[in-house]
Amino acid sequence: MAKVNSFRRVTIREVAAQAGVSTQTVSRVVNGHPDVSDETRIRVQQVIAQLRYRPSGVARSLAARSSQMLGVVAGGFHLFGPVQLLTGIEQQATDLGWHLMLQIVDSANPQDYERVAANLISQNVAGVIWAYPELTGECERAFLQQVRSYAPVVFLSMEPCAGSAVINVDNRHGARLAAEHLIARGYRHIGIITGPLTLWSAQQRKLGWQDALASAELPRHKRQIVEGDWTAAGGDAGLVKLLTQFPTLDAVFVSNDQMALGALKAAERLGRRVPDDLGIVGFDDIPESGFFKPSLTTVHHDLIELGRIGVRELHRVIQLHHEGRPASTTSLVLQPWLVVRESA
Amino acid sequence: MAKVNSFRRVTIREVAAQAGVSTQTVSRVVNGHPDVSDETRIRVQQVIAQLRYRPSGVARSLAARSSQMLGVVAGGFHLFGPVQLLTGIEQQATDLGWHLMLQIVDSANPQDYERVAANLISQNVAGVIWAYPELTGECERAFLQQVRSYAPVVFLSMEPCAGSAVINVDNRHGARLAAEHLIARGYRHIGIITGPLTLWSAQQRKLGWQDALASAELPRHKRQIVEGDWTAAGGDAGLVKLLTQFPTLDAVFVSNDQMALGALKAAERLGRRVPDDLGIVGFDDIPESGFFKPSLTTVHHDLIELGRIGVRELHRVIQLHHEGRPASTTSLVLQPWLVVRESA
DNA sequence: TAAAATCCCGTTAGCGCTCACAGTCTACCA
DNA sequence: TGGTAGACTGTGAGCGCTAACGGGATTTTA
Repeated sequence: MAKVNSFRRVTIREVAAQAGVSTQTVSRVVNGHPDVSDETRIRVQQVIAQLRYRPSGVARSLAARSSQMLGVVAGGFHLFGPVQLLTGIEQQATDLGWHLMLQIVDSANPQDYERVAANLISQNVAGVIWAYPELTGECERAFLQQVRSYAPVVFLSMEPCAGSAVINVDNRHGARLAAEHLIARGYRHIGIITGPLTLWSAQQRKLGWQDALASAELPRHKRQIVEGDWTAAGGDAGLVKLLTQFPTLDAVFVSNDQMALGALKAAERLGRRVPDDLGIVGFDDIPESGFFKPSLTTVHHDLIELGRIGVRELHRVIQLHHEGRPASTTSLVLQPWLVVRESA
Repeated sequence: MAKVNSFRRVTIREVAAQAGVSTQTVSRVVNGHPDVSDETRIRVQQVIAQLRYRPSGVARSLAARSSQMLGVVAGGFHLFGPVQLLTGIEQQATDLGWHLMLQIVDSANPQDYERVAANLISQNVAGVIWAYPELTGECERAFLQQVRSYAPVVFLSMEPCAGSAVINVDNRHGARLAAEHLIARGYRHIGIITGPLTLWSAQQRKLGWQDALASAELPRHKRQIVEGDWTAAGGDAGLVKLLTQFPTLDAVFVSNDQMALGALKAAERLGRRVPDDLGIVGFDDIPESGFFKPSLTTVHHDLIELGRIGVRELHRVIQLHHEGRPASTTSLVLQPWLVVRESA
């Protein structure tokens, strides 16, 4: 398993020898500690530049029982959301001087959690960002136990729970905005294509849709609901199914933009004009949604910012932990907003 | 900069004491070395399980002068291609037992290369996957020099060059297939919306378009060419510009699907029916392209596989290096294929 | 039966760095 | 004049692990 890397590397000792100081002094210069005279500091820095010395993060991690590594756990990148989250996470991590170790976990494979936990712990990560919404089963709990005893964890897009930092978009409110917009436009028979209902975010969007319909005292039967899979193909099939089981449908809230694209396609095939015969509102506001035909009215949320906040929060918790102070349970919620275009 | 991680961790010494053996024996068990009796091995494994011992990858890296870490350098994930590459890279890395350290570099910021190099080297990565096509300037060369002297590098989607392993999709051939399809369908005034021409892949797609037109002895003037930016908005604007400077246009090869979506939108707005008045072929075959209106004829390429191959190749080079043998220059090319739908 | 080979396991010495502590040297005050 | 702060720098130990070597016990070979 171990792979030898026989490339030579410049060590702190060589720098120290060359500069005529102790390794400790070099260490102090590298880490920006005070108690080094300007004269010495400059001399050491010159030698560092000259020798192209790069401190070994590995050795530093070991000696200081710390690391500059954050673990990111995600479930894959075929969807828009996780990609945005990763983007935000990376930006903020780089800004704060953290490195990122990426771990993808497959929910269908329970022993994946064990593997991921082992990897994160073995690399001595200083903290973990959980950017994978599903965390309901036994395995996840076992994972949590293990990882938490080693490093703080911040959750993104998950159900708030005690003892954890969780950052969320207000999916429920966003979905409510979407449904309310349909109602305001005069639609009365409003269905929904949900995401996979094992996901908390999908459940929340469904609840938001229900909230809006309940406030307007509109019916919201089971046959107005179809569960989708976040893909365009799923959205297409979803609308077909919805129209079958609820023929009077005149509008639909589709829980993400990719499915909305599929729904638009299905509507065209079935001869329903959007928005005249059928109103459609999506969720996510992916960059392409303005170019759909018709352009998609949708809910915008800033997942890049969500990722950034997550890293900042983790940073904070790590600092607290470092200082020996306990971290309080935090739960942050970002507000999404509606982007009105042509489809409703 | 250093962050203390004061969580306790079980060490190899505790395992050794508990099992009544030396640390070396535990090390042998953990690493699957021979020369341990079955009896001892089982006893040690039991203690490991009982104590939930997890070897420190950090300490191992330091002691063995090796690591299980691969660096991935990318330019961000707003586009389909890089996301697919990352997916493939992650899959294969996990399969081979490597961990991934993610680095995003901003081409607009030259000193980013320095930062990335320092990070990769500091974490003692065993190899680097360069999944960022732009590598033309001075900074990149400086980066290469530095990183290469520490670890092998494999390039994805780049111009083949001596002394490096490069894995590519045959963009030129794919683009040629696209343009030839337009010609076969009877279109004769064929334009192109390219990607940013600083990118090698964008250049190659342009060359493929030229190849096809040249073979058919069709004109290919400068005014048939518009440079885009890979986005839907860019594709929209691109088609508008193209029709202005080349009014007889009856078909266009759009260098990626996102821009093609924008072009479809622009065509609708300008009253050009696709495919009757205007043929459009894209490139990438993103999952949504089958749901565009009309569905998009496009070129499919397997970037997940490209990523996987890249990691396998890097693995191979690292092994060779480990054994002290030099790695030969390799250049692998994957063939894309045409997916015919409605837009041409 | 002695010598060689084999199996199994322990000891020693680091990997490159930081922590805690122990100085040395100058400046300043009583 | 001695003493006490600072300001600066060095020393030893050790983070958790593995490479290299060594050696005793058992088996195999001549």
